[in-house]
Amino acid sequence: MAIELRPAIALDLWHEATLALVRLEGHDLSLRQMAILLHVYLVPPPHTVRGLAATLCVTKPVITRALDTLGEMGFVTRVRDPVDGRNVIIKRTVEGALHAERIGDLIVAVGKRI
Amino acid sequence: MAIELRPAIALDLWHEATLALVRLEGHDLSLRQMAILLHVYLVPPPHTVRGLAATLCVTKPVITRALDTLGEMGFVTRVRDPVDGRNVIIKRTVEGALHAERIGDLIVAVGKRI
DNA sequence: CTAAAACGATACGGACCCGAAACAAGGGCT
DNA sequence: AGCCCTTGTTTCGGGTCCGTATCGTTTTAG
Repeated sequence: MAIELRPAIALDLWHEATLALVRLEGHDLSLRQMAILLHVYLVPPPHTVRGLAATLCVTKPVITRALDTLGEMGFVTRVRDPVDGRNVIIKRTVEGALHAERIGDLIVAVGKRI
Repeated sequence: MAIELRPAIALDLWHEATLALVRLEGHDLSLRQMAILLHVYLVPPPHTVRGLAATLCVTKPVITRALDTLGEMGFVTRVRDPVDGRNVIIKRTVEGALHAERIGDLIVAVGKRI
């Protein structure tokens, strides 16, 4: 299932996709926030603050604040873990799924245009 | 030359690439800065502040500040246009070319691993 | 039952970036 | 020369995000 990309094509793809995202959303999502969003929606749950911090190699407050922002946008929800009250489970939302899908479509469109 | 990407694969690719970039550089390059860097290195010169502002749909000060940052990192240089002293030509550097190439390699590596 | 550890959220000081407006410098035209 | 337009930079007030350290809650170990 590996994708064969020659370096020049890969860079072009990334270039156009980045450009499209910057134009589309201004500054709505930073690189980190996008990484968190996609990780939550593409990797099987459950997702915790600690786990996200580990996979992104950042500190926990970064994740907390990013989740605050993503929560305000309606892209994720936080629920306390019923079996271990210390954990917080990050839940997906319809809005967030739509946004992730939108990003995927954008990349597909860019790929077609190259 | 079009790349055929199914949405799920495209999202996975973008997800892994974003994750790798976040892990690699922490917060060195924002989405806008990366868009500027790639644009300068992938589109034939000359590049001006005004032109970049138009292609990114942002204001000129944004470009000026981003070029300040990219300049401090050694990724671009600014030279006044000899024929029209109002323009500033953005020049490439060896360091910047290496960094762009590094990003390309990273995406290729991610594509192979999926 | 008490002490230590784990997890997430918050306080704080500092750094960065934003957009609008004002500013300097260059060029074109009469 | 004088005026006006273009180009890029800087200033200003405001907002966001960072990392470290600390706090509150919950769980686990002794």
